[in-house]
Amino acid sequence: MVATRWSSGGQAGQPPQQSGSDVTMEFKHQPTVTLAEVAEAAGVGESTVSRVLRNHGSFSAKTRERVMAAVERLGYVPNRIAGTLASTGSRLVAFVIPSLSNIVFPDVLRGASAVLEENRYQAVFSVTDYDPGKEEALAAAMLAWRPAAVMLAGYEHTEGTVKMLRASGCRIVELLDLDGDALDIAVGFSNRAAGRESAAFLLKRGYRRIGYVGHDLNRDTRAGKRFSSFCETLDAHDAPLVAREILPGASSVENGRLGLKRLLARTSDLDAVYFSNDDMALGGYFHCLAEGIAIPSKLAIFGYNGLDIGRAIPQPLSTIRTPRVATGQIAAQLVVANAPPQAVDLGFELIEGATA
Amino acid sequence: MVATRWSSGGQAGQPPQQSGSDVTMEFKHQPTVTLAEVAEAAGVGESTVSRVLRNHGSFSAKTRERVMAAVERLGYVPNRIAGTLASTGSRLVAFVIPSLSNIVFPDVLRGASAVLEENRYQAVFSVTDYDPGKEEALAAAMLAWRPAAVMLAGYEHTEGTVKMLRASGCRIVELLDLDGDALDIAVGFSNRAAGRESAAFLLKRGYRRIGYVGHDLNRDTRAGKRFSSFCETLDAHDAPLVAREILPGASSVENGRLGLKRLLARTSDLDAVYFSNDDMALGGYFHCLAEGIAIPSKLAIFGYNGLDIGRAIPQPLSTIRTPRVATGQIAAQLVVANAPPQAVDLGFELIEGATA
DNA sequence: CACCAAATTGGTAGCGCTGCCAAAAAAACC
DNA sequence: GGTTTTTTTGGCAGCGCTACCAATTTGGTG
Repeated sequence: MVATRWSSGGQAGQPPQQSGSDVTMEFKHQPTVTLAEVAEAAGVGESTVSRVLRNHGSFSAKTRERVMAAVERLGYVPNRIAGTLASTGSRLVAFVIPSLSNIVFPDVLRGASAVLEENRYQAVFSVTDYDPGKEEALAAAMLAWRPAAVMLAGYEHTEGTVKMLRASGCRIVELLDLDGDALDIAVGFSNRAAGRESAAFLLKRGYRRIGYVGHDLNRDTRAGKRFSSFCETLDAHDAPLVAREILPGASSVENGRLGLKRLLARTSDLDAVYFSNDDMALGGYFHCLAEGIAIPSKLAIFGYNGLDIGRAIPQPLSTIRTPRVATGQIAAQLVVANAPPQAVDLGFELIEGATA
Repeated sequence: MVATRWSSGGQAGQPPQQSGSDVTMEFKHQPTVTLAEVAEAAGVGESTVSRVLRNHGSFSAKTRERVMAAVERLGYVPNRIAGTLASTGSRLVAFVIPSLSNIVFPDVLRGASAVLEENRYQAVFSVTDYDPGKEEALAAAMLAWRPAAVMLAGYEHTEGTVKMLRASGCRIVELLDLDGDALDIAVGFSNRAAGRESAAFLLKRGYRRIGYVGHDLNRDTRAGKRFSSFCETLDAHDAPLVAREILPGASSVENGRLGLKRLLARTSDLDAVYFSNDDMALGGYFHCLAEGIAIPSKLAIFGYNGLDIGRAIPQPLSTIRTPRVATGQIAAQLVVANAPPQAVDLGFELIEGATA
């Protein structure tokens, strides 16, 4: 462990010089400028200031300038807490997502936040760790902020969550899954179709002895859907899954590597392996690389997600590219536009890389 | 492009059956249960309900049950907008981060959100795209929510941002950088030290003809700090940087690969390359793999961040592991505890992998 | 049983803003 | 100039909750 040295003025680990009297643990909030004070400073009524700042209703150019000058002079920052309480409908959008480690969700957030920011909406989030109970608790906490919409992953929610969301009257957006009935709005693609197409592709390429390496499917139900459709398709073509290796915990490159190693130790004559996602598949790829297993002649590898890194490895990964950012964008657009209930299928793209 | 088929009841692309009268674009908000209604239903005063729900102040066990029963029966969800307005100090924490593509920031959010959720705080975020002007605008928008704290990346902010934050009276947390003076709280490590240690390590290993492949440094100032310290250290040891390749845009595996390719095309006799981060370094690694360039004998590679994937490739990546999740955790803990101003150095760890 | 302390409870004034309405000012018209 | 129309403006009642204070009840005690 190489410790860093803190290189600015003071001694390492010491607080930097601060403005004097902050010795106590308690931090005093300085009095804030209110709209009423701006109104008085500008010599106009409160509602006039409100109208000018929201650019809503009518006011003269002269008034506008007086108000803006006062705002500037006093350093007024509107209080959206108060504003939201007074008006109907907030501009908060709540995200209740399973994880931030799985790049899928940051990607969705990225797409959504760009659209939301443009429309002066504010994104709020919390992380469930794929735990439906936690999802319920966090969704309840979110509803307390009276958001314009709640965005969740997929269709699997507790009864309590569904009941609560329905009763809330706010928009409900279910993301990244279309295999089921949407509560209100759904944006994504069919995981079952993805599993099916993956299997069909491998079969078409002539692979018959196919294995699977995946992470905890009980938690990640979308991966579970892909897997079951994958197996069904194999069964329908008389090439049932030969072996599987399921690792507990989250997906990761390391788990993919470990999973493939274990799978091959048990079952030597596989000709292709389907992974629960690209992280896992990359782990498998690296295992083959390290062990000198020729890809795809000796063993084919197929992933899911279409991460950028999959295209940069020596042999581009065969996988399915999912529209993660677009899912976030479309979801946000529908919320902003207050669109009617609907399910939007964004599809996916099968990438015929060099690993299968 | 393989289109998915939406497999549930209706036709693909059609909205699923909904509860009847949602034909209009406008969505009606149903009347919400208020605390006053709960109070009446429970036959107690409003303040009693408030005390019970917040578990604050005193009330009898019997009262508590009556209130909880009413809450249950009516499906009451407290309104935190109103609660926050009425009380002093909110439980919102605002994150103004440069990006969600760079895994660094999701990692920080992950660490922070776990701690915040435990303490019933709520995380809000927006994304600046490494644009200081946008940071200022978004910080202003954040302050309108009167958060308990604003968390930002690093020390480089516009004058306007600093002035505004200072005036806001809320806690300011600067993350992932310690090379400069903190406004209030800072949590992270020294990027300059990281650059220095990286150079020292390569020199110690005997590399003398060293190059650099990086992404847009004007935007990612922390990468810029690492690079300049790296160069200074090389200079101090009479082994100045031989060549550099800076790619516009964000860091990515593909850019790393492309960057190394270009660098080697221009300068053939390098013996080591320092990358702006692990994504870029992995790209470089893959380039060598594809081109048959022996690592590290022919060319050494050194990264930054210590991503998990770097440990799963055939030759573990030599890099510096940064405490990203811990940075988020500590930052959140300090905010929750309302700690005094301070700079917390979490250090970093140099990983002697197999690529340098 | 009177009396005092402690525990419990309810009333109510805001928190800072928006939405509504009526008043005032400006513009348009005869 | 008088009148109608239009634009601009200010006043004020909430939004749903918490904080404070006073009122009430409870539990001892002498």
